[in-house]
Amino acid sequence: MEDLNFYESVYALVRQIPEGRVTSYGAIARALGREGSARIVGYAMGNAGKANPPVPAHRVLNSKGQLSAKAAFGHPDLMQQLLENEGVKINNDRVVNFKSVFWDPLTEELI
DNA sequence: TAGCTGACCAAAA
DNA sequence: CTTTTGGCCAGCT
Repeated sequence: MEDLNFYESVYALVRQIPEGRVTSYGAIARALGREGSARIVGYAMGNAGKANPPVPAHRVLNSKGQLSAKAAFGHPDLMQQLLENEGVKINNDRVVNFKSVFWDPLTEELI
């Protein structure tokens, strides 16, 4: 499937994130074999709003489990609401028990 | 082609 | 805790 661009690969991987789970840009980059391209993942997320089908970008956080991109969803609290709606608790713009809800595509993408 | 951009990451102060 | 610094790389103009 070399037809897929890096962006498309990112979208495909993000769409595999199950509900109630989150992952990080770096984890996605590593899963795609581009550990150094964590920034590109975030950049791709910028286009995620125009991607089809839409990608659950609210499940993608930075390595600290912080909602760094909450403002990019059109409303500062939308990202947090979406996560809490899936059972992910947010406190002070940070995911509670980040380790527990963290979804590592390298080990769980085979679902 | 070259340069700029960025929803990042990690370490240091 | 916050702020700074350097590195990283695909896509866009």
